[in-house]
Amino acid sequence: MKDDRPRISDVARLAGVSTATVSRALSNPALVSEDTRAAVQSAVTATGYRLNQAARNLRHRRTGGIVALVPNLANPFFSQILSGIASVLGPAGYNLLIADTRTAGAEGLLAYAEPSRADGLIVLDGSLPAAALTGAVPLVEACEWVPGLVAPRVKIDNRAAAGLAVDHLADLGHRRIGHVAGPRGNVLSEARLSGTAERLAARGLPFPAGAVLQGDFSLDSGRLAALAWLELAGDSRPTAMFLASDAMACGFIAEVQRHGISVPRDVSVVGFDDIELVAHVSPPLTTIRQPRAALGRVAAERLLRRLRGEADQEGDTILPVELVIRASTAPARE
Amino acid sequence: MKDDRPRISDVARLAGVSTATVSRALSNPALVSEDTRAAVQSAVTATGYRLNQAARNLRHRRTGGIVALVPNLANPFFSQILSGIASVLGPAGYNLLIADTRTAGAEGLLAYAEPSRADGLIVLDGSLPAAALTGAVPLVEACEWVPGLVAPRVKIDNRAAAGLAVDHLADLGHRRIGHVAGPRGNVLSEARLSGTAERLAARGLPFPAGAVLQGDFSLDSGRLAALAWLELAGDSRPTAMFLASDAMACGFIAEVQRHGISVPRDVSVVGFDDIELVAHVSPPLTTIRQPRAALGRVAAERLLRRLRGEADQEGDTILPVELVIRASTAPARE
DNA sequence: ATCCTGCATGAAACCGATTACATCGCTTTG
DNA sequence: CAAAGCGATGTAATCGGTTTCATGCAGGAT
Repeated sequence: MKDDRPRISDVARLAGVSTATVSRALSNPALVSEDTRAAVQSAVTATGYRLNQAARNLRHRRTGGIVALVPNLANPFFSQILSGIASVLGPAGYNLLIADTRTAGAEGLLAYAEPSRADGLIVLDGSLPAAALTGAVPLVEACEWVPGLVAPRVKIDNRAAAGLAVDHLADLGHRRIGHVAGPRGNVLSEARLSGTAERLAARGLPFPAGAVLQGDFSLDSGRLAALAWLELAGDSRPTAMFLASDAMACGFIAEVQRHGISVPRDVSVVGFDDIELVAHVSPPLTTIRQPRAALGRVAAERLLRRLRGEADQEGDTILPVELVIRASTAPARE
Repeated sequence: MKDDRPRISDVARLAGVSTATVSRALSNPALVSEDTRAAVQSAVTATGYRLNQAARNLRHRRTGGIVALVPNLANPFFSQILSGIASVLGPAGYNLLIADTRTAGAEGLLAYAEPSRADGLIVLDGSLPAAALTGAVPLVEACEWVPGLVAPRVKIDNRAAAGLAVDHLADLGHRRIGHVAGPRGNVLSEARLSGTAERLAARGLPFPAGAVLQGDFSLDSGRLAALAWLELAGDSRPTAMFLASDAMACGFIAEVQRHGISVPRDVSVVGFDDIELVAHVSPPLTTIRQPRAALGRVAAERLLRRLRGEADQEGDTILPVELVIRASTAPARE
């Protein structure tokens, strides 16, 4: 059944020309005469010819594909980034392959980082081994990054973003501000945590060890953080919390509400990411907006530039974030 | 820089054997002797050889890739389905390509439905033209389906699922039950709408035209539906609403709350999908749980079975849904 | 001793396009 | 009028593996 797929030689025979001419007529029409082009065209439709990508790839030594490595496809945070990537890659003639680094094994990853599999790589997972990614194929990193890997990065200033959140809460008069961090070792967690500590220090506010709760970006870890927060004695319990992800913030709010705590009356909450849904929960969440689609677009554009061999400074691209003030934060009570 | 990539002949020379033997040693070790295998192995590591997929694909006449066509990557609903697909495909030696049918043009789609680009297709978008997908490459449909396309389908019973929602609300004593439908023409919207109408009729409950509001599955359309609902006169306003997606339910609840309406005291709300977040909003949403990861897994498994040429009955696989009762629904007030 | 069998291996065809190079006919230029 | 230039096209090498077929050799059966 596959054997009957017409080859370029079938088209050539029908059109009465050589395969070379067919190839030219299809991929570089300017090279052949008007008549030939028409003859080839009608032969193509007559045979139902479709070219074999594998053969072309072999000859061209390129695949036309870009692989995105995401830590967890099930996490909606990445959807919009991928969407941004796809919106740039598609029109440029590349197609996007997506691999979940969780489901793909370590050797599997290496297989992706190969020129014969993909022309380029967009890495969205900072926990990958730098060695597996080095050298083989052009890559850029987006959002997260692998320490020690030299590659263009497209990201936000997580430190400064955390500062925005802290400033907002401090400006509202809060003096005991807590933080729920992301997974230990994650580059984003670290940056947001240290940004928080820095800004609190800069404003002369305390940041005792107990004010940092450990999370992992997930909804449920936010819920658990809420339980830990509830345990704290009244006069050491923060009146405002900055959480390193919106998912955790949602989990946190839902859990404290279940215990009769009111947000923002009893505690103000700031999230991180501005995923679409948090504008529509109650109370609508104050959060740091990450330009997710733009992160994807810019990462894809930088990769394309490298692939085309254009000059592209090695440095990081920092995209701006924005504090979105909604109803989950309020002035501190006396 | 690409030129220095070692070829199989380099390995062969170093190992003192022919390329045929190297190929066999790598892809079918049982065929060569112990000694040869070892010699090839060390030659491979010495040269840093990695085989060229394009060349192998050309010869094998397969690509090792499966394409998933999703209507909108930015919609988190699909993330977990894709995750389920990837979890099956990865171990089976296939890699998953994901294409957003929104960003890929119509011709782009046709390019994906080709044997030289992908060995199989998983279609998650019911709005594609059946013609573009017919015949070229094995495919299965998941969640949504293209009317008129013959292919194995993996889905839920949307009609019956809507019935579950209606039953729940009716059992709580609600007599005026409204529905917010998904986008017009969408197969899921239609099934859920008619399932709602059927079950209401079966229970002798009214379902006037005004009780159906038009949405498009998005958060914002849920918000707009809330505004329409608020406009309704008190005695024609439904006391319970069943919305065809969780996103719309969230938008609906947030908007009515903004207008001082309490959920579930003033209106009960049931959603559809059970996306992770809705368990953690307030009030936690009563909804129909779709087994998203399982949908993806089963679809991938059926596709693999077809690719292996194993017998696979053409029919639909119907996966069970579940009514998850949370706090957004309550008995009707007198 | 002869023949057969089977294993390990090499030579070469093959997958299906692209493209460097050669060719041919015709026009332009000195 | 010969040389050079140019456009359109064909020939054949090439991309880098896989696989068929042939071969050589060792061991077992007759």
